[in-house]
Amino acid sequence: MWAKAFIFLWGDKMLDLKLIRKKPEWVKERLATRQIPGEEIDQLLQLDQQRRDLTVKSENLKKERNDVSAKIAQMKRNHEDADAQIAQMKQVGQEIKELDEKLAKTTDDLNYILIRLPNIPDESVPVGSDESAAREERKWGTIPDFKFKPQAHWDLGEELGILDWQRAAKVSGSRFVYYLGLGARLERAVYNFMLDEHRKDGYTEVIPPYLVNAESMFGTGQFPKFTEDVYTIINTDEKPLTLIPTAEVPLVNFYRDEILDGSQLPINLTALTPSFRSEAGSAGRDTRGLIRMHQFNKVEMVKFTKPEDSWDELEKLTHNAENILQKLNLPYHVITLASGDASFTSAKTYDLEVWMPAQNCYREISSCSNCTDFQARRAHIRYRDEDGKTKLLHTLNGSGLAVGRTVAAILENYQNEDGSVTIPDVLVPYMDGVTKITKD
RNA sequence: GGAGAGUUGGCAGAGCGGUAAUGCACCGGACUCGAAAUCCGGCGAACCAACUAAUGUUGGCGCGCAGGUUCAAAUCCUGUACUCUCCGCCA
Repeated sequence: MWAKAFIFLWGDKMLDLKLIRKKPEWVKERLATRQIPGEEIDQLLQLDQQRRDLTVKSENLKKERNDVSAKIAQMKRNHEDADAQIAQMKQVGQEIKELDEKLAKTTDDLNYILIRLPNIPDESVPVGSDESAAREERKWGTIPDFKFKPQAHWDLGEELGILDWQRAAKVSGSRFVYYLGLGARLERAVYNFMLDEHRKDGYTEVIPPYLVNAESMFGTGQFPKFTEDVYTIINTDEKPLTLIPTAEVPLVNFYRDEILDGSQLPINLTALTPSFRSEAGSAGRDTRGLIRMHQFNKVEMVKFTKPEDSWDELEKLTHNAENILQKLNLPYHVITLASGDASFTSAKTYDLEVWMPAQNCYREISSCSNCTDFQARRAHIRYRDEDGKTKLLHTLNGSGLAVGRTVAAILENYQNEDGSVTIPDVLVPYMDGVTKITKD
């Protein structure tokens, strides 16, 4: 449904074609770690050559047409006969038209491949195709040693009367939930706390649109490949809008098609938004609890940086996310995702995984990525450097954090034997002094 | 939802079939002890391609976007997006 539109919308390149031309073997090698066959790169280079040959021919003819047309204009002014030139240009015009049609076809074929190639993973990323290849970077906190069998958060929440799955299923379906009373207040306390922390760390708070157009989804790299993972709204004008799967989309696209002043960088934005995901393909996984919902709140952080700063900024961003878990005193570890496991747009991704006692394992609660210039190239976000040149900037994004999962982690890690849940100290002021959630 | 007007370089703003005026800003120079003012000159958005070791040079493209007509389109035609004004409706 979307694919065709993009080919017309973006005559631009997604990975840097010049880089592919210059170092084809290196690109092939790097992309092989993401299961991209080398033949695609060969095909790409062939189309690129064809495109440039056609461009030269077409442009030469256009030059001729411009020159002769100027002459025709001159002759007309002098009331001379220009019929011969006009006939000649008619022929040239036909040739240009044919060449340009070929050129358009070639460009379409080229872009079809190019817009489906993922970002090139950074050299520091472990090679592998799934989570088992991830590398643990560091651990934080002490895993709680319960003297009783810890309950799952969905049971705790239900017994405390703060989460209602049944009515959510009735009203909406599976993978939806109602938060009630102190549950709703806990969720609100958590995200208010997160936003305040990020503000202190220099992020500007934003409330973005929750519905975005296809261009935006393309700009951040969700489209054209991942159309099945999102909810799309068809309005009466037949112009579809997508419910954001993450605030990253409206935040990064804020500067789409713009040239920023380099002295303003880095720019840091944060937003609390609901995120909507169809979770197609995850049937049977995490069917209970707050882990995998069709709608969930998430506080997102986005950075726009100069290329030379993006790796340092990725570390800062990750620490900003870790800061939340540390202040909440939730045990976690940081892993670097393997080349084949990171998102389409990412050159390197750190995942923060929080300890979930009932499941006796770490679960993802934040994903922090450096997208390098990949999104900037798609979304045309550039900056003007001190030397006056326009350059693509780098974009980064990270959850800080997934709010529902944070609530789940608090319920499980802070539970008591009697089924009550203690409120983490930093959240008490946000809960109007409430220190514990108990049954009735 | 209805009617009308608009969208041109960083900003302002002309052009309404013959290939983007002009002003402000900006850069260089002159004058000045220095600055302002004035004068002279220059650049004028992105993007693509060819040549070049690089700085660059040349060309293409470019007037919201996409098509069409024409030897030639900012200008004519069609579609479309957005902005503004008025009317209607509305949390």
